[in-house]
Amino acid sequence: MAANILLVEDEPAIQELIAANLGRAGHHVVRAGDAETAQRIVRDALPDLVLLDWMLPGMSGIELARRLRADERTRAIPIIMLTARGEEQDKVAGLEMGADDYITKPFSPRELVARIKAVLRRRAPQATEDPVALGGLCLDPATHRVSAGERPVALGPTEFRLLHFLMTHPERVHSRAQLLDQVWGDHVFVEERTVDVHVRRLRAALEPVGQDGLIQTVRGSGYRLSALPAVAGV
Amino acid sequence: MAANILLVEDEPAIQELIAANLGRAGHHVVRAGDAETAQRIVRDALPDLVLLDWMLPGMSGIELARRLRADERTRAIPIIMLTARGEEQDKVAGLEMGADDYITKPFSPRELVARIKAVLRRRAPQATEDPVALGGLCLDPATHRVSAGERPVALGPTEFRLLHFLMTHPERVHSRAQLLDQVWGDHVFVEERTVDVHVRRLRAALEPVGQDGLIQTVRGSGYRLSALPAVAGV
DNA sequence: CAGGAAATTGACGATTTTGTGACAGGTCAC
DNA sequence: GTGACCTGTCACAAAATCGTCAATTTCCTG
Repeated sequence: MAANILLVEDEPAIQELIAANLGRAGHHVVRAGDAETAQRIVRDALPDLVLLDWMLPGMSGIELARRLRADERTRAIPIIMLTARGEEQDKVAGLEMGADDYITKPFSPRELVARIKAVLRRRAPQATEDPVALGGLCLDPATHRVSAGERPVALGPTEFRLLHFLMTHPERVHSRAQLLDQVWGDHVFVEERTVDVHVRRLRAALEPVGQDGLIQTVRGSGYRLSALPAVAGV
Repeated sequence: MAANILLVEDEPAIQELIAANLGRAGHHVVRAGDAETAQRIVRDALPDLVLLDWMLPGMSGIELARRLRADERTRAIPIIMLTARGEEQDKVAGLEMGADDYITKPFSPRELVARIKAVLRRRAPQATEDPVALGGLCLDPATHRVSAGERPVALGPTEFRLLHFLMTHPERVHSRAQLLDQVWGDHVFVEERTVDVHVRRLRAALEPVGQDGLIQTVRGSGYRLSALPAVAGV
């Protein structure tokens, strides 16, 4: 059960210690020394879990937690807070704020790993699970079905994710690099041309249900999903 | 969010203190002074949550937790353990054993209440006792029977719970991890592939009564129970 | 209209995911 | 005890999907 974990901790020694232990447990760790940096990283990298020190210089851990809970995209990311012994109010405040668990320093590596595992396990199912309807197409992440009117559309996992992304970001041109980041994940190493191939497969699956022309090529830039017909001039 | 809580604690003073606080928070508290009594009460009263002191005369808290997890009917009841400071081994052992949380004595009433609230919250939508009928299948939790029309279907306990969950959450795709959480319990350590095996056994039991195709595989995501046919078109 | 960059397409081997059968333990009623 | 279930895990087979490539077509530029 490897996971991407963002560690927010201002003290280098502790940061190092925790990172080493998590790494040994098979997790991938990204570090941040303050809440502002952490917030940026969360937006970009969308980690699976945030390990958050409650006492930080500048923006406090509580404030960061509040912001993460306020943003729809980061709301579902579990947070485990690290507190010094005796900060009892914080524990309560943290749990009420939406932290999924907390650990009191000092703690043992085994305990930390056990907690992380437990939290990851019970991670809620829903994450942008709302159905999307657009231009005669309907895609439902919860049931993992795509349909054009009555007719169902069969897609492979990657095509499904690609279509989902395009449908949630329509009318906008996405470069191949952006699509790789968003659909494949920013850590994957594949040719940009691969995007072309999947776009083609997606088009092939959409064409027999009368949804051709939905995905448009913008020469030199990338692809765009649009309910409007492609413009000839530009 | 009132709840029935079983408090297992051998020391009368602490028992009194906790019970008073929980009562003030609107919970209904039943008390037990030892693990044997507690076990009997759990079987009879099926509380919503067990507050369990780890150090008990006679049967230990750990042993009681193990037994509760072993019994199908009590498996889902959340357990919060109470430990004295420094019993770090116990914390880990407890979390691995299936405790949902722990609190180190001494603790503040506010913290205790917050923890209980948190644990109860993430334990929200659970199985009902009502019979479920869906797509020619009928499952009755009360009698523990499954039938397809007139023909009965024989299932093992795990397959029964799996089918029960799928029938109460149809159409939706469930990842293996989610199924482990919901059907096995979020504290069980088993391989994800175990789900595959049980799905297979379930399919094997359903097929002779003409209910094949009910449980569908969604490649890369998980499984889904659906009366609708899986997408054929390809 | 030619040249060339960019995009499409079809094919194919590699990789990942899932289905299956077997098996060693464990539990429980007898 | 003991024998009939259940269970979780493997190793392997089968199936589906993926990424890449090379050939081809499309489209813009000059």
